[in-house]
Amino acid sequence: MAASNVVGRLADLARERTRRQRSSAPEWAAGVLRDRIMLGELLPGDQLSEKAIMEGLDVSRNTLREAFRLLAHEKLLEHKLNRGVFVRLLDVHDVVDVFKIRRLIECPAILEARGDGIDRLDAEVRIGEVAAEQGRWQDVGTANIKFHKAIGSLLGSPRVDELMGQVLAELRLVFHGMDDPRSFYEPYLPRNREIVDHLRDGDRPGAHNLLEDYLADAEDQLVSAYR
Amino acid sequence: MAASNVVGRLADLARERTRRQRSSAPEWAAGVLRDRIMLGELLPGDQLSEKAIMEGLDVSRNTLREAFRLLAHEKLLEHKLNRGVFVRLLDVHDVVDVFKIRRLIECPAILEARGDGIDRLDAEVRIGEVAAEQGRWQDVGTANIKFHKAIGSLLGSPRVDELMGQVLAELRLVFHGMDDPRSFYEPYLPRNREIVDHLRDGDRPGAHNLLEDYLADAEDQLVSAYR
DNA sequence: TATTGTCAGATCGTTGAACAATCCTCAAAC
DNA sequence: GTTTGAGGATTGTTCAACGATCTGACAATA
Repeated sequence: MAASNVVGRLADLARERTRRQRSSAPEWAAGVLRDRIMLGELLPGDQLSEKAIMEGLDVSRNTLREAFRLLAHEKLLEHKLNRGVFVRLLDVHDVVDVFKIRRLIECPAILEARGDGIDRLDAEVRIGEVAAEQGRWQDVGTANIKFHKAIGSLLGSPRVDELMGQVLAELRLVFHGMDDPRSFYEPYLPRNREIVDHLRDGDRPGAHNLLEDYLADAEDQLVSAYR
Repeated sequence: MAASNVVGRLADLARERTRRQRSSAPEWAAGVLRDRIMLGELLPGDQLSEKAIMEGLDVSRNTLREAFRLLAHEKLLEHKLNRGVFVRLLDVHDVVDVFKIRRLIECPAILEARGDGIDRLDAEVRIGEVAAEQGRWQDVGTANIKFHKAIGSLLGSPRVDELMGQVLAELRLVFHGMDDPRSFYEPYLPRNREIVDHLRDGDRPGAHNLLEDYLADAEDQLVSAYR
């Protein structure tokens, strides 16, 4: 992928940062890059050339380097000394570890689901169902991810929320390598609905078991994609 | 605290970075600052003036700003726009959240303790006991932290290890505000020994209960320090 | 043909200077 | 005592420059 294509994909974004946003230039630039990575416009393995990106974002090289540091810690970018900065490629060990973390967080969290927590989960499932009816499969994926982030947030811990955000962002990178996101997301939508229905019935252990099954199946599916 | 005192505390560290270490200058600088924070030489609330620190570390301002970004994501520093960079002050909500994460990780992890995992825990307790005999209370604290990091590592997850490292580093910041570290660490040494003894006897549920009690007591003690 | 060595160009890593913006402190005025 | 304004310090960002490193192309050699 030529660096000029990276610039092309960034140049169509007008510089939105204004002084009213209490956001520094490195943080703004990191945000733009983060969005583009999440949307799959910058793909795993892509090199982000400083020269090209600084021109595309209209910031100085030093500012961009600060932004790169911000994103490296989010595990979205990978710094390779003297080689440059790349969108991260996850390997199968990453996938396994990501699911280990998800089980560690989501399985106890689901047991904490009550009233408005269940409402939040329900809302995300509903958003996914509407998107599926309209064939917007990327939006189905987004709603699925938000559903799982909402499960993690049932623990009421800012640090867990941040970790879940990061872990699910990493998974997003995995999905961008998939040819057919629909085949991945579609079977899980009714399973998410089933989890919420069990919670509505007060059957938290049942929901917990369904979630465990989902995590195992999703992991198997992604791991097999690496063979 | 005057900025000149910050420089004084950094100037006595000779520049150790050589070309043989595949480490960039921002990463080196971040490492030096990280060590100083962990050792309590830079305290929570201290402002790290760019001018002073760049002179102390003998790097350029831009390089230092990259290092600051690296440390901000580790939650050791806090960027305040237009105000500068400060060593983080944790409040009581931080402490509560840190212990929530520790329970989430350490309590399931201890149930995984087997053979060489137990050996590793035992070794850290032993190091703490030797340090206590010699009255080296900061080293007792370090061994205690390593003991708990080793518990987390029983899960065999690189991301969990990284999170535990960060969370325990945050706790380190809390300890630096304490007048009497001995009174904090000393009672927990025999409790760590008791946890390991239960594991040696194959009594993992017993060790789990002891760990839960420890985490509750330690949290209470730290939370009460904020009143 | 395959391998090795050399060189040029591109890119990254870092430095330093400069300017604008923001914040903080202090003195003067009310 | 409170408010305002000025000055200095510091931060935020840009730009240019130079050195280091890497990559790819090409020539020479076996």
